Amino acid sequence: MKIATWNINGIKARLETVKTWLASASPDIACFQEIKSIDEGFPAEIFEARASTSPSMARRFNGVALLSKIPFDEVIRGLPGDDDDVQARYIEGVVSVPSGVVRVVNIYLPNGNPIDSDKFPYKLSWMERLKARVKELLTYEEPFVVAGDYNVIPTPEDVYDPAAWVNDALFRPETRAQFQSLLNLGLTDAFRACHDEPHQFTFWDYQAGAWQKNHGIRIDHLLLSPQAADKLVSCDIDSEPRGWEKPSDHVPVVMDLSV
DNA sequence: ATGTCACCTGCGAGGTGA
Repeated sequence: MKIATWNINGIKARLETVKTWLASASPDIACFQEIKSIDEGFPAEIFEARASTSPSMARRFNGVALLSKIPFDEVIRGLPGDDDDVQARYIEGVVSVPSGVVRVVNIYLPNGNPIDSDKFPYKLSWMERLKARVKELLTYEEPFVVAGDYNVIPTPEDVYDPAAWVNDALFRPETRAQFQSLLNLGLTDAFRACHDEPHQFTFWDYQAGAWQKNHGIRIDHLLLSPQAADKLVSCDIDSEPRGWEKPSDHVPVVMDLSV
């Protein structure tokens, strides 16, 4: 079963690109972030079945869509832990597979910049809430994946020039420590379980010729529960769409699970 | 590099977010 994550940076601007990619990559489940659309505005017909978020504020900003060829047994919208948080950044679905169930969590973790604004503590507290949810899910002892745009550069090997990012919310020690403590719960970084080469990127800024210079960062991740990690076959970054016309600044990451 | 892109309001260009 192929599960993909991709920050598409706007479904309206990216519709043709996304359809082209879906036709060739053909994932069973797709996690999209920054759809910048409410449910009604999302073109469901691009996938066989769908569920998409979300609460308010998704119209202009944020927004995550969870799409599946397998019908969902259950869909949960919104990250628990703060009833005042109306940003559309979290959706979770459960599907039945021959070996049992697979739960897919699709996240768009807050960017957090600038670090001297209230956006940075919001990011860190969001990560704390995510950790609490993951702890809860781990007690189910089932295969699950937390996929999405984490806005976290895990290590210096995941950025073209660490020195240029020291004061960025994506690379701050507080951010990386939170990510590490998430992994320490027992999750596996699917890409790193399959590849150990440095400088494998999922995002290149639109500015300053970042793509042409390969000035990228790795911030889109698929983290696996132990039961899912046991079923991991492969995980790869598909950097090709970054070179297409009208690209997103992120590229898809696709993993294969034997279910 | 103050470097680019997308979406909103609302009809033109500026604000916001990344």
